[in-house]
Amino acid sequence: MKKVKRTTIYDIAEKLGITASSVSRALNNSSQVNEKTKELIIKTADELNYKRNILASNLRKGQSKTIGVVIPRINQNFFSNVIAGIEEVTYQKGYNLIICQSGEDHNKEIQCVNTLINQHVDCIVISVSADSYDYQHLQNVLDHGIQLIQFDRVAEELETLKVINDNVQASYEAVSHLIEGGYKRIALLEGPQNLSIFKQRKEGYLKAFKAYNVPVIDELIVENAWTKELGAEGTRKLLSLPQPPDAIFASTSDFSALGVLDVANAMGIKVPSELGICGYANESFSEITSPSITTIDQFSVYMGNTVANLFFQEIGNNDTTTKPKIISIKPELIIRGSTLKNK
Amino acid sequence: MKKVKRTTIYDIAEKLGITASSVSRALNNSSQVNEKTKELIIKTADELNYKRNILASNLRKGQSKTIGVVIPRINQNFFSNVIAGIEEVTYQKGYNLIICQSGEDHNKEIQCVNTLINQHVDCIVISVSADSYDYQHLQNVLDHGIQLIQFDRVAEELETLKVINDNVQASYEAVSHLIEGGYKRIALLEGPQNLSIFKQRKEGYLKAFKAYNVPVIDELIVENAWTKELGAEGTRKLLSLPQPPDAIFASTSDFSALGVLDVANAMGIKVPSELGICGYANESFSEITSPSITTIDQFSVYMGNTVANLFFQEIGNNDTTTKPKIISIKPELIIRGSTLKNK
DNA sequence: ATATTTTACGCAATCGATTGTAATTTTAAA
DNA sequence: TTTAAAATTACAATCGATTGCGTAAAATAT
Repeated sequence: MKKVKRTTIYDIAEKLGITASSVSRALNNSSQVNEKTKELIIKTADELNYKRNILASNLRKGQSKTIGVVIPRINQNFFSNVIAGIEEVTYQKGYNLIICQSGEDHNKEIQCVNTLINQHVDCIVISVSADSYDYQHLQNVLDHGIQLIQFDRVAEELETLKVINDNVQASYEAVSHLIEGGYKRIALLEGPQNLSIFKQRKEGYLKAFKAYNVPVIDELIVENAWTKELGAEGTRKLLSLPQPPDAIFASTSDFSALGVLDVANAMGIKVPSELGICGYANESFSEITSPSITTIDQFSVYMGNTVANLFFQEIGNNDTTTKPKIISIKPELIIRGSTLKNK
Repeated sequence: MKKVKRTTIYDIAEKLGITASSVSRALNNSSQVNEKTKELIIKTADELNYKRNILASNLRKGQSKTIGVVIPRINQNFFSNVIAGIEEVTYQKGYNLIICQSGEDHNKEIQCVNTLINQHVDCIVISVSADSYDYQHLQNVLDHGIQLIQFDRVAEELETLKVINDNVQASYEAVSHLIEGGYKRIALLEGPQNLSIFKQRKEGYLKAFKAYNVPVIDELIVENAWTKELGAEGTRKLLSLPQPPDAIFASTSDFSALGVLDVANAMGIKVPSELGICGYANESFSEITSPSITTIDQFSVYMGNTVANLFFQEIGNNDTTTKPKIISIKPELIIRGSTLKNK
């Protein structure tokens, strides 16, 4: 790779016998420069294949036009969709994204955040890892005067901008659907309760029981069953109970629901007639299992759009007195074969 | 968001009554600065919550420590895995990733590339969009002295670093497997032939026919069938032929294979006994369809690792005479239920 | 034709970190 | 004790773009 000296505004200025400041103004379409020279400058810039050095520009302007995103894993449908949604909006505004993966590890998450602070990003967008136990690093972001937007998995106690799903409502609807479908003993596979999203999903589950006057059976609630393997394990336990459930709400993810389905198939238990299954997140595969899995769509791409728009809205707004906004997106229950007991 | 004046090396220097240059050297662990003052500086920097301004640093050093990635879509398993793989490596080296999506659109791809050149990224990693017809924009990258690495979908005529799969070999193995499994009339769903990967996959298909002395039947080759919908459409055509195929190699993707499976199911054609199906890319869902789909794993995360390592290898290497490297990764045939005719 | 307002451009400082060179201090050698 | 060598630290330029301020030139008004 040969070193190429890239053209700067000084090169353009010299060639035209003018000052760099005029060149800069012209390229920023300032009204302070004559239309004719402006044209000439732009033409010359083009000829010399000039590209503005964003580093210098941003250094001078004290911004980076960059947004940092910290997520557990990029290669997970939900997250890559959110990122796609963020990118859609930021790209048009000339902002860049820096993506970091925390790998569900609290320490790596701290590292990621620090890296981004180092980068002087204008905003950090984060969905905290399941492993997170304190939020000093997020407070640190705020202390550096960097905008912080949390989405989906949020630290509730921190007053920041948030874009979330209405998990309570979604769970409530899912469980109601099961109850109305004739399922009597509905189990819950729950996720780490330090994450508010999982707490809320449990809350929705309980709320539905209350609404329909169905008693909650503690032994049907399985903790920490949020991967395919853990979901399968939990299911084996549940199905070997003296009084096994006739439906399982895998509130953590479709992966977990898939684990349930696998176990049911392996044990020769018919879905949905003997066991109803409901997942969460509308992963692409949930549609193509047999039977297909009832799940909850979180509008992930839209969520990403919302996050980005929220940021641009905020930077246009200097009013520091406004309360941090929380935007809640209503998920949608997608009813599929795995919960249609009587059809 | 209140404006916070961030501490600079000058603040630290002033507080300690020394020069910024010493501070800079200390923080870069230069041997030119006394151990004691170095410690003191580091301690003070920490106290003042100092974070180096990467913009200034990189501007001065004439680099950006940033790698730009252009892919068709981030929310596609293969690509998000490659990115995850790239990130794994670059993160540790203190490099950042900027992700752009071309959306399979040639013009947006050009825009993305220009944005990245603007950003003065140190390297651009790209998998070209299906829609690409010329590569002037990529030549432009090279003209700017920016390292260019192509992966998977590459423009062969451009002499750049490349990380590819051995598509010919993989296809050859897949089709051989079908032939050996007793399938007689094997159809091919092929992708846009302007992309070399699809040409190569076709080549592998033909190669297998030759190797086993099986005549190629032109009407069993369906062009441009590279989405689920197009795959389904192609399948309907194939299955309504007077002499329909008894196996379909969806060389474009598992999505296409899924389309095949759907149509077969809808028409009551039994897979794998009446119709064998082989996909490509080992998407996560291919394992959970019924029957599960035989496919080809591309080691996508490893591919990402390889891309990143290649970059770091190259920047350590000033020898401009070396030929551009091409690294070929051997994909693996994953045999599953959809092609086990006689089991 | 002169005074006044606009317009257009130049000058120079600035953003924050890095680095070659010069100056100073410390250490070691004579 | 003097001197040479080595180790520290200071000074100042630099990376490239931006921008407040000042001034010359052009346009308008008197």
